[in-house]
Amino acid sequence: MSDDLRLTPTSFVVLGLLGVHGPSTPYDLKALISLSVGNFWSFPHSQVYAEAARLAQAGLADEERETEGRRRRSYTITPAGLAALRSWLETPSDGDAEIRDLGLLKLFFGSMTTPGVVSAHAREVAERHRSQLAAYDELADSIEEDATSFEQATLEFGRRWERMVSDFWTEIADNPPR
Amino acid sequence: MSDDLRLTPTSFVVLGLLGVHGPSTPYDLKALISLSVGNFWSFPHSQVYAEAARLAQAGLADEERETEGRRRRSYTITPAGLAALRSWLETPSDGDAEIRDLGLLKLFFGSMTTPGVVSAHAREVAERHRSQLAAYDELADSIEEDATSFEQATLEFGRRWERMVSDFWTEIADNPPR
DNA sequence: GGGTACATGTAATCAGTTACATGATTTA
DNA sequence: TAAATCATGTAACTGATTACATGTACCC
Repeated sequence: MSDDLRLTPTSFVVLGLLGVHGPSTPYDLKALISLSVGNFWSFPHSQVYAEAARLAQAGLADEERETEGRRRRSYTITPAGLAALRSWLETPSDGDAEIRDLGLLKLFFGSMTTPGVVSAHAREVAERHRSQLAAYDELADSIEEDATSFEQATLEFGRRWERMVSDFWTEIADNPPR
Repeated sequence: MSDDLRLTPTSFVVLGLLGVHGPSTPYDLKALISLSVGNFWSFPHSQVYAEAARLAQAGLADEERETEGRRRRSYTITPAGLAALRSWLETPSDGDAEIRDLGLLKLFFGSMTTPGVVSAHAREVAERHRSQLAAYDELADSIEEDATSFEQATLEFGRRWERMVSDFWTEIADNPPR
């Protein structure tokens, strides 16, 4: 169980899901993530396997492996894991939020290309965000019952974000800086 | 010059700044970044040194070093670097934008802690965002002249973001999910 | 019964972070 | 002149990404 290793945000995504959803295989987690947290904090599925193994090694989760067939691993959060999760949740977040958006980065350097390029990209991006908004709207209808209201709150955040962003890019497309 | 290595977003931040700002030392870049792009795409200063070196090795920047005193390195974008930058700018961004916000992550897992904790954190976060908004407002006044209008556009984005987010967290604080 | 999509991982590499270290300036 | 603080890096480590690989179920 060799305790003490650094827990990253990724660790807490996995740990948190084990907490709210109960025992899961990495594959389950991957599916859960892609419908929820993955929308604002994602990572490749290989990382889920690695993280779960790390948590097990730290004693924050128990690993159980099927003895036949696919020999899937399944992870269960331990009391120590629950404690770590709670303590993380109770600690105010220090760092600032960051927006990792390549479109914004390109806009920032827009003076190095032509307004036409900027405008065309802006229109594409606006469109993508509009359709993501539509997807969230549907998702909101479809989960209603089984999601916690906390999950719904982050979804509501996502919708506001998409609205704000698609408006912004529409304006940029219509009226690119020069 | 040994070409071909993968260019990451970080690479383009450095390359882009060398493009718009002209020859710079890593330290210059670090200062520029912290006032501008760093607000939505940041990384430790050590990475600036590493990236600049990588760009030089790829032939996208020229490195020159003082022969005495601090022996500072200064980097200049090369024609190849300009071409790489332009071509990146002209390529529509594929990946989605991601919001890396620990507060949001904690909110998502709010069901694992108490509403009191959630509410208190929400209030802190809202406050932080309000003060960041104020900082952007000041920044907007102070740069006016010397920033490109593209930089101003991303700053405007930042202001809208801060407004949206601080409103959101205020609502959460007043009325936490349960 | 052959393809294709889903399921489940491992291995190699590297970008990015953390930590350390030291040289110049300013300031009290 | 001592102490901060600003300036300028290097070294070590590891989390995260990329790429590869194979097993199982379904369907046409």
